[in-house]
Amino acid sequence: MSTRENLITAAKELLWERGYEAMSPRAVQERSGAGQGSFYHHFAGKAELATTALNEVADEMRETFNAALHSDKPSLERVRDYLKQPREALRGCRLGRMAQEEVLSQEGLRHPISSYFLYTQQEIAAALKQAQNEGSLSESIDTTNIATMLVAVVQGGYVLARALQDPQQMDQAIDGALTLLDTIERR
Amino acid sequence: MSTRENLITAAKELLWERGYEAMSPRAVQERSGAGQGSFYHHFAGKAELATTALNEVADEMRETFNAALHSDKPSLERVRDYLKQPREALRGCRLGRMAQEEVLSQEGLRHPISSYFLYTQQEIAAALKQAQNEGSLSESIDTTNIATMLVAVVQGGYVLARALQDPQQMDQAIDGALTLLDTIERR
DNA sequence: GTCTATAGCAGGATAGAC
DNA sequence: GTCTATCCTGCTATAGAC
Repeated sequence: MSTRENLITAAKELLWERGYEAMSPRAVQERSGAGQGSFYHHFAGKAELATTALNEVADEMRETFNAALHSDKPSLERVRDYLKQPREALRGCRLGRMAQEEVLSQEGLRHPISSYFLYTQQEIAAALKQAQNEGSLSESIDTTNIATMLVAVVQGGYVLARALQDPQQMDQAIDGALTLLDTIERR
Repeated sequence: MSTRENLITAAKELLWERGYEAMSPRAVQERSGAGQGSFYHHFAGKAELATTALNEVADEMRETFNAALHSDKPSLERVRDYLKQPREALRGCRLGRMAQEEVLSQEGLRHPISSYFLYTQQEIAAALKQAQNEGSLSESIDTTNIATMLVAVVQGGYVLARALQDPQQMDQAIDGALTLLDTIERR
C-alpha cells in the first residue's frame, strides 16, 4: 500500500474508534507509519483526510447494505435481512457516531454521512412499497415513516449498547422491530 | 444562585451543546462568571463537575419522562404519550449524546446515563405488560424487546435528525413507531 | 471563596532541508 | 515524497496571595 493509502486506512480506523475531533494528525501518523511531512504532502490537513476517509467508509457501508437489501428474496424478507445484519454494537456506527460532533457544520464532512442515511431510508422505503404492491403489506401504512423508524432503531441500538456497555441492547431493539414487522405482514 | 450552582448550570448547558470532551473548564468559567479559583475550589476538576451536572440532568429527564408515563390514562396510551413528548431533535439527547465519548470508560460519568436508560426501558416494559394484563396487547409479544426498541427509536431519531440536519427525521421515526403500536393494539 | 500567575502538554500546522 | 525542527494556541490543572 502507498503512503497515502496507509494514511487513509489509519484515519478510517481512528475515526471509528475516536471520532473526528479526537483523531489527531499525530495519531494518524503513528498508526500509518507515515511522518509529518507525508501527512501534509498528501492532504491539506485533517479535514481533507477525514473527508476522503469518510467517503470510503460510506461506500463500504452502502455495499454491505446492498448485499442484504438487493437479493432476490421477497421484499419484506429483504428488509428483515437488513435488520439482521451483524453489527459491532459496542463500537458504534462508523458514520452515525459523528452525528454529535461539530464536524457536521463542515459541509464536506457531513455529506458522506447524510447521503448514506438518505440512501438507506429510500431503499428501505422502496422495498416496503414493493411489498405493498405485492400485497404483503397494507396500503394504509406510510412507508417513509417506517423506513426512517427502522434506520433509527439501528442507530438507537448503537447508542443504547454503548451507553449501557451491553451489546444485547442492539439485539433487543432489532428483535422488537422484527416482531412488529411480523405483525404488519399480510399472509 | 451560588457560584457553585452557576458552575453546574453552565456545565449542563455546555455538556448539551458540546459534550464532555469539548467542554473546557475555561468555557465553563466564562459562561458561569466564576473564576479559575472558584472552579477548582468547588470541584476537584472537570470530571467531578460533569458528574454532578449529569446527575442533575438525569433527574430532570426522569421527571419529564414520568410526567408522560405515569398519568392515569390506559397503559398503551401512556406509552404513546412518551413517544409524543416534544423534543429538540437538532440539539440531540442530553444524555444519549455522550454515548460515543471516551467519558463512558469513567464509571462515575457513565452511571447517570446508563441508569436513566435502564429506568425508561423498565418503566415502558412495565406499562406494556400492564397493557397485556388489561387485554389490549397480545400476550405473545416480548415487552422487553419492544421497550428497548422504542427507546432506540427516540435515540436514533436524534442521530438522524442531526446527521441530516432535519428535525423531521425525529417526527418520521416517532410516527413510524406510533403506527406500529396501533397495529399491535387489540381493540 | 476568589484572584492572578504559571506550568506542562497536546493539537494542528508551517518551514525548509534532503 | 519524506524528514526534522519549530510555532502558536488552547486544555487542564497547580500555586500562592488576598
